[in-house]
Amino acid sequence: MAHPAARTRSLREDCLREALAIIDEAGVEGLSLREVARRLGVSHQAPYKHFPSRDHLLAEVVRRAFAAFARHLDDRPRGENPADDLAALGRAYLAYAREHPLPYRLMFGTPLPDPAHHPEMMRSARHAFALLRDCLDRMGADGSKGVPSEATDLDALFVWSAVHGLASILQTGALSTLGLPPAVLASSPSHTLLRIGAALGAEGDPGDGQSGNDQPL
Amino acid sequence: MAHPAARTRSLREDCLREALAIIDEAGVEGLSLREVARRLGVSHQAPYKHFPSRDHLLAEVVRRAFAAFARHLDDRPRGENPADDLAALGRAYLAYAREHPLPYRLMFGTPLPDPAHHPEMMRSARHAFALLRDCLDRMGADGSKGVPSEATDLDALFVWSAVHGLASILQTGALSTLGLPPAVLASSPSHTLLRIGAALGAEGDPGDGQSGNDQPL
DNA sequence: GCTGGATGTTGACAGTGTCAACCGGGGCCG
DNA sequence: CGGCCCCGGTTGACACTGTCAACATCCAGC
Repeated sequence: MAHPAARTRSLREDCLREALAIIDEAGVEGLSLREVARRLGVSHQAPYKHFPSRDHLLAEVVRRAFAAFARHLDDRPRGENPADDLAALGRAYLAYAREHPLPYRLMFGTPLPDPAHHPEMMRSARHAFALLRDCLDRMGADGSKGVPSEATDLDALFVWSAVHGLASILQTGALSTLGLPPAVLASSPSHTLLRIGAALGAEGDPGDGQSGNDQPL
Repeated sequence: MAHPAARTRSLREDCLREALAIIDEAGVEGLSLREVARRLGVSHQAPYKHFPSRDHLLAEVVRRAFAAFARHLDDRPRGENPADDLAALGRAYLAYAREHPLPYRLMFGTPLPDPAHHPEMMRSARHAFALLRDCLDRMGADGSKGVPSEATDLDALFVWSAVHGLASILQTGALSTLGLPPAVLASSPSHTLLRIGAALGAEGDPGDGQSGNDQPL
């Protein structure tokens, strides 16, 4: 198989791999098509045969990051009841951020190409959010199942805000400039998940009187 | 250049003002010292007499954004009791993000120059965080006042995560790609603050001996 | 065999940050 | 007063970037 196709595809894949390596070493800012080409030993225009522009290359890298992220969330150990499952989702989210800082920062911590121009980029992102919404929907398992209500959307947004906010704060190194002790840093994920659980379990909305459910995360 | 020396002293300020305008129009990526110089009608090297590098100019712009932000939080209407004050702080935070999207995005939504190289940049950021910590410290007004404990740090981090996460999500336009209804968008800030209050109010003291918590992600 | 499209190459152009050299003028000091 | 030097400004260069255009292959399908 002197695969014509295999060869052609290889440069495209090589570009993506090399791009990730460059971003790892030099940050998104350091990514340049010419550097990619140089490292791969091809001419500075070769990558243009596979990506219309630098942003298209970056968008594809990001798209794959989102896809891998969504897959990671999909593959989480499912919790028994909805509350446990939400906790599992939160742990999976933070674990991914911790174990794959590079793709995570790519998704949430760097300036992305305009999503309007790269629609495919956010497909998996939407899927990941849907996971969260479904999980919350099952949690408030009253009549309105199947159709995520506005209340569910709001809670999903809240949970996502808290988890995403923590993950991004932990990553930007903002903490080092804030001078927080390492112990705080270490236990902040579990503490945040605990607080989220409290927020969702404690109160309730006026309608559902089942206040007994305060399973901590 | 026929202009006398009257203006010369203000070139530094002019650069900063013009830089902000450029960032407003073209984003941080569009900021270039040459463009600043061009707009001000000076040579492309003139700004270098006031800023050692492009990043130093950007760092100063960001520093002022943080300073204005901290000032805005300082000037918030103080709440009666600590809980109300926390809510006021949250509202002030989100209001600033909404009313001054440009500086806000500058602080939290764009790649900043390495804080290690620009220490002054984060000074006001630390001050803003201290405000939050103090507020929470007064809230859990048991004996340990004055010395923010680890628990206070953790809660401060949680609150900041949630608020910052929401603000940044609202700004990046990630929501538009998620297809959430506008009504959800509109009420998300107040809902998030509500949930935060619930999380903190639900249980004052979880008897948390969980400082040695090391594997919980 | 010829054609055509995918792939890769070289060459150019405008734009960027930044270093180096030069230069006018005003304050300071001998 | 004369000389000096530094401050703020200038011009000129260099290396780097993305991207357009034209040219060279090679392989598939008619």
